[in-house]
Amino acid sequence: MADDDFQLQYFLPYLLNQAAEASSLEFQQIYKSRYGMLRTEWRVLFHLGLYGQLTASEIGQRARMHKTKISRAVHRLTERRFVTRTRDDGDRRVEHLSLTRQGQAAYDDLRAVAQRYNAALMDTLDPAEAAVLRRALLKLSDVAQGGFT
Amino acid sequence: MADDDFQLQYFLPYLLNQAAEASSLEFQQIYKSRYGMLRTEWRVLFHLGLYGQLTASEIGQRARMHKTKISRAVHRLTERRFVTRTRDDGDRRVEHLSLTRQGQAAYDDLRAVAQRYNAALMDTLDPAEAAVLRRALLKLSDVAQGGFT
DNA sequence: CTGTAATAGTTGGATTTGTAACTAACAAGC
DNA sequence: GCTTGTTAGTTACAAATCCAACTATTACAG
Repeated sequence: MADDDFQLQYFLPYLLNQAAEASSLEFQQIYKSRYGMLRTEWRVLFHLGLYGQLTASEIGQRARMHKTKISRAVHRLTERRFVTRTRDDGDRRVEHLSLTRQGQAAYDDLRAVAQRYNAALMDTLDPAEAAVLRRALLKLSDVAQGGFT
Repeated sequence: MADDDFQLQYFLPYLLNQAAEASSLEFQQIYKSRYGMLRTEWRVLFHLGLYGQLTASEIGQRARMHKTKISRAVHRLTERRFVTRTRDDGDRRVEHLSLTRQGQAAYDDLRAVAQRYNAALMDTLDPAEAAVLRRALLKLSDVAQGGFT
């Protein structure tokens, strides 16, 4: 690519960011208006809904979120009675998090919304395209490290 | 998809966000450490570098950034002498923004970095895949409106 | 003209995030 | 036992973002 050929529309991080922003906007409005949640809180909720009992660190690893974000999200989710914490008997630093009945209900509701939302997004792509997209996104998610220079 | 089939790894907004975060991390560190810039500032700089003289509103439309973000980014870029502002003669509400020599130099430098960075990202994909990805991302960027429910 | 609406851009205050320092609990060496 | 290091999670302060209100200017209807 020649020096003056550079276009923002070909710069992957930019494209990805635009697509991520645009495609999460509506869903964001739903969990925000319906449950007053932030993105971090929604993510914690979903991880607990999907994988059951987890510790904060485990969520951090899976979601690649910093522990302070998780700590605050869990704090708010606990306040609002979506999540409960139980100390581990063996290692008393560790807390096991799980959804309350109310948290489970919120998760069930939002998961259904997410599924429909996702289906609608997928419908704008043709199936082959969607498969390639997913593969590419998973690859790119793992590029992070390993200096390119 | 059955109710209990939902996986975060198939939820497009989540996937996109993970890929966007991961793939912009290293580049972010470069413009941050080298020029003390934020993402918003980098974007304004790139828009001016690519399209020449623009107004704040024009940048806002192209980049889909809120005007307060742009206002603050321009403020900081002006402080650091990367950007100059000139009032429009006809409509004195409007300011035309352009790069100073210093701004141009920073842009040239970062554009070169971005190109190499982008090339490295692209190399993790095969060409057909990259083309499909780009198309899909552009589509998804335009989904925003038009209720899915 | 004059009053009302629209547009370009800025500012203030609350909310959220990032970074680094912190407490508490465990682990391992001696 | 005691010291040193590590890990889980929290907190404090600074930095960045969001939202709503603001100034200044232009447009336009009557």
